[in-house]
Amino acid sequence: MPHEPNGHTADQVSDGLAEDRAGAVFGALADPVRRRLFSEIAAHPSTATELANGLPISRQAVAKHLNSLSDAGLLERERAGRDVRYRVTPQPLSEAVSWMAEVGGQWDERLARLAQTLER
Amino acid sequence: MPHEPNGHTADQVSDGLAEDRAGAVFGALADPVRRRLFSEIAAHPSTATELANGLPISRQAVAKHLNSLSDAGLLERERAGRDVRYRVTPQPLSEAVSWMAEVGGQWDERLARLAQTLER
DNA sequence: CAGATACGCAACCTACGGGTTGCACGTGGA
DNA sequence: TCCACGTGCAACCCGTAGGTTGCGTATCTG
Repeated sequence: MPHEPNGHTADQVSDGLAEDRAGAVFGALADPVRRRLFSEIAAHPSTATELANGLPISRQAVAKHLNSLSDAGLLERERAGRDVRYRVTPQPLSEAVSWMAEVGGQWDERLARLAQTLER
Repeated sequence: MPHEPNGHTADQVSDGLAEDRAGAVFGALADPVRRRLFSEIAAHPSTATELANGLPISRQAVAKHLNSLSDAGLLERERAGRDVRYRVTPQPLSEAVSWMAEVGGQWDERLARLAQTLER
């Protein structure tokens, strides 16, 4: 993954920082296990071991996924004694949605409306 | 040897429906090059070689990315003689947005409103 | 206090993603 | 007609994402 030399083609795109964040969010949500974890945590904040109990993978694997989600800013860690409980922080989702609405809004009526809804 | 959590896992992700599609979309959008390509195509339908000219990578690399996007249903191919021109088909974006609004809506006011906007 | 429990770190393995090059094929222009 | 150009396919290279096991440490509990 090289840098970003180039650049021409008058493009609007990149909101700079938001761009990086959006990438991290999409990357995090790209994995089915992570989507699953995220939605479970959204429904009920949990710890790594709890989540691992419901999945066919090890706790450490789950922990790695939680780190990805965390790095993308989608999760918040809360330590309670020896447990670490995770809960969702959906702001990054909004940013990702914004990106999609912005890019796709030129072509899709619904997305265009979304973009407006988000604007304010 | 203490190890091995789980073992029963009633896993069945069960978000059913557009779950697969959503995954493909997030996966496609996870890569910065692909986001770039997608947004350029959204602004102006183009061919692989055209797009490659604006990037530091080979045409074949671009072609692969376009296939990813295409597989995710985000692009539409239109053959014109020896050229193949791509244009965006944003419906999958809407589905992805729906997923996010649905999951994140429980926690975020803005996303909840989005979910409503999409409902109808 | 002793043992179980939950976490974090690190080493390791493997598959796959993103990139390259090379070449064959079809189409369009001079 | 002949050749240049755009595409598609395949082989190949390499880094890293996702998984494992092993182990050390902190905390809870009997």
